[in-house]
Amino acid sequence: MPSSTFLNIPKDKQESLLSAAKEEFSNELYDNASINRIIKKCNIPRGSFYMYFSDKEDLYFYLLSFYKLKIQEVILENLKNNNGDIINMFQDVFKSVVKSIEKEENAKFFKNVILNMNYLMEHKVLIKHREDMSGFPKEVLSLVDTDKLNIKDEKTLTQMGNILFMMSIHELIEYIKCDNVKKETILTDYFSQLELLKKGFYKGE
Amino acid sequence: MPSSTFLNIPKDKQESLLSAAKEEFSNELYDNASINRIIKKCNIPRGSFYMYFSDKEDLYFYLLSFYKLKIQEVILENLKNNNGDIINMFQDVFKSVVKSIEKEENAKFFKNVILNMNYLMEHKVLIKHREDMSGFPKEVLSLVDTDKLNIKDEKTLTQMGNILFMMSIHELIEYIKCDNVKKETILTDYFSQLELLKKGFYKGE
DNA sequence: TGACACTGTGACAAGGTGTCGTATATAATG
DNA sequence: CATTATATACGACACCTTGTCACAGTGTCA
Repeated sequence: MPSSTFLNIPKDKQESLLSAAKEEFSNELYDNASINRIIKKCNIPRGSFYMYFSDKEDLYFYLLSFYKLKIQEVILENLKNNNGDIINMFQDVFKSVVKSIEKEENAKFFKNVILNMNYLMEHKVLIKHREDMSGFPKEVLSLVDTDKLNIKDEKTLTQMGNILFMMSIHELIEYIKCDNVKKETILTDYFSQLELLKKGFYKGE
Repeated sequence: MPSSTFLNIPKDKQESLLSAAKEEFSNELYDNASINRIIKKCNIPRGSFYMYFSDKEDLYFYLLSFYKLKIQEVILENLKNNNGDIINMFQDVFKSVVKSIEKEENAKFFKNVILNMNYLMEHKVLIKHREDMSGFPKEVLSLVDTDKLNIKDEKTLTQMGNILFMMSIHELIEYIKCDNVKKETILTDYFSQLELLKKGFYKGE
């Protein structure tokens, strides 16, 4: 989290820093992104930067937190539209994420975020910042219609959510990487994987 | 891949470099690992290093390729022992990987590899080096007993494999991160997730 | 006004990477 | 064997990072 110092400086200065950061993270993968270039771009002195943020990761996750909120809105909206059907929700969210990746000016930023996402980062995004905001699991999961689902205990639903999340990220990456011809294939692939999860890997007796 | 130059230098010099590299990657996460320290450790001049490997990634994946071969052996062995039951195989492989993480002198190296694994790297490990060696999918997947499985077309099996693989990595990370008290919980969690995949998320009609 | 606490600043040390010109060894050829 | 060609070894160099720190500026409050 940025220091209170950062939150107290003029909004336009904040914006300027964040926008420079976003530009940098759009042009470079996380590891190559340079604080140097960011501070030059928005004319913020080195020392000041380290007064605001503890390091690159701190800045990065602060940027992500905004999009995390956005995606949660999309998730909630789609969960309602699908009457609590979690898999149909994922299907629709996937479509809408794909759309924004294609069209928005955020495209490059999102792409890099996804490509950079490793298991540690994913954990930080999902867990670390859970308490302070969002409340992703509770708020969302409580809206899920569990009647149709194969649920033993409370944990099961979270597990389902995690599995679905992972699969979606993976398929998004495939989508981003492949050439335009194959993009349609990826979508149908993803959907058929969802079907697989619905029915289960093993045949019923 | 290392250059032929590297493969032609004396074996002990190769070993020395690889062992220094492994030590470095054991002590540091990929991004912090330093070529500088590696070449100092084994007294190889800067210029020579870049004659052998194109960069850090090149070296890293070369190191990984050995372990990739090992894990494939474990997978094959366990697949046979389980008469082609893919989920039971994953369960057993998970146990044996956990054992080696706990006990071997490779422990730190493996931990870092797993924690660093992002989707791009995973892709490179799984796909990029597929043609030259291993043949992970064909050789392994052909041994899977598909009679019990909910399989439509050829692709389905690969999809199942990928989903299982992802889940396993995720659970491994949880295992690595948690304190010793909870380690048992992680194992049972993993197993119940596998059950979930078997039966499916949705109740049968 | 003086004391204190917070903020701004950029030079600096410490460390990283990849390259390139030169030295050296090894192979090939007349 | 001598000479030329080619591949390898080497390490100084240029250029890039990052995080810190001593110093300067600003503001508040007694």
